[in-house]
Amino acid sequence: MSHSLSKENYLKAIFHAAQQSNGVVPTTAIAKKVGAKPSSVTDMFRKLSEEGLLDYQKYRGVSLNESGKKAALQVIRKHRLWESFLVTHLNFNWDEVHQVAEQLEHIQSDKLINELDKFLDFPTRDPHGDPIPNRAGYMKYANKMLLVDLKVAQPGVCVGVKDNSSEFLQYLDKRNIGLGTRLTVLHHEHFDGSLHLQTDNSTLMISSKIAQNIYVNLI
Amino acid sequence: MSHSLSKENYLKAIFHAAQQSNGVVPTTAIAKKVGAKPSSVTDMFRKLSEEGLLDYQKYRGVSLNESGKKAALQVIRKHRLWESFLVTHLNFNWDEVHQVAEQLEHIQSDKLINELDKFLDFPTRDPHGDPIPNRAGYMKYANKMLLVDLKVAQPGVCVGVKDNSSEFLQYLDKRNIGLGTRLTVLHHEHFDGSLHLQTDNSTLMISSKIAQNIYVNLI
DNA sequence: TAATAATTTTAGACTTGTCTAAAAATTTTT
DNA sequence: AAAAATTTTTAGACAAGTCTAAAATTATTA
Repeated sequence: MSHSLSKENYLKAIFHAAQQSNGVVPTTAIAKKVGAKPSSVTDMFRKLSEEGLLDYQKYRGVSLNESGKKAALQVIRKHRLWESFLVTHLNFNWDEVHQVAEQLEHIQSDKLINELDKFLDFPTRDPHGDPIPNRAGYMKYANKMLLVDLKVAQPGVCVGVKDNSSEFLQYLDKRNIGLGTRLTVLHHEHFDGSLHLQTDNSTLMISSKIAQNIYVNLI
Repeated sequence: MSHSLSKENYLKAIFHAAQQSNGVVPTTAIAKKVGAKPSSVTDMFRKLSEEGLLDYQKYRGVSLNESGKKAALQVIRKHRLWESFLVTHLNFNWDEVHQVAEQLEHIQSDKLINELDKFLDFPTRDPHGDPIPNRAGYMKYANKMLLVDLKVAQPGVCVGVKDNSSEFLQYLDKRNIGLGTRLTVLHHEHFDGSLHLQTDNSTLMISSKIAQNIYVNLI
């Protein structure tokens, strides 16, 4: 019931790719995600298929079956719980967690991950606003919205970002926008789409492009 | 500057073996520790030697040089900090931590381990009473003593165990003896060497054999 | 729809870390 | 100190995961 580090990375990559492409995923998409050549990906598809984790037809791409989905969700659960821990208890910034969580997600211990979950008080969102699957692999797909779509005077709280690049996350840190920051749109500038925002302790202006990459929930 | 999981395990094993055998360690000793055949160990000795981590002369065994010692101490530091975390924050028992810490010790991130150290408030002993190297690799070798050598009426505090087997650790859990438990010897039974002990909230009797496997510090 | 382009797969090779079996060196015994 | 036993090393092989180069398939375009 336990998979190699490499296989776990493939499962996770396929899961994420499947969410955009409605289930079936081509070889090259995974090659890009896992940083391997397409020929290597083909080999792995065959192996995972033989292990009963995904459906694979030559030249047609793959899709995760129930076992595969379950396995992928466990890896994602671990990744997101560790990211949460790093940010809330070890002073990591948004943009620093990913590389370390990529390693921690492969630690094999049910007790470890369930105790970590409890220690964090069963969080439902990671520091990027993405939902954390519970023990059973269930997660609520967030009904978060983009800041750019928030109505004037409707208060919202930042729950994550769309763009995960270091540049963007560092930009937000500098502006003191983080997970849980309350934001209210004061004014929509029609000319260029920029927004005037009220945060807890100040007002600021951000471009439309920035606002298209910040997720908020209504409060 | 970063070594593979397998190499880290060899370095750690050599470090520990060297402490008993005064520096130079034979092939078979390591084979037993890492669970590999002697021929595999020879191969790895050659590799680590080429990487400048240890001194190796055919048929003569190996010893860690300064680089090797430093690398081994970093792995030991990580192992012991993770063990501490598991026990103090994630409700792991003494006997459950080892297997998980064996995995966690290979995570590569300076920030992670130094923040964990800070989070735990820079502990100097792990849950087995062994010293934790600091960032620089320095650790104070414990001047702990065995419970069996504690004088009558001299209060001590449990700082660790000599025997790390699950059976023994579970036995102690059942008797409510753990890290930090205060113990005073009320009486030494001459006939069989057994001890009558006073703990915080009760008295109990343990055999000489048990007392030979519990480390205490004077308080 | 035939030619061209792009994607995917196969075939064969390489690396890391391991193994077995046999050879070499060292240690112990007599 | 020679014979026997033990330890260590060498030689060759294997599994996992990757690669390159070439072949096969599918998609695109003219």
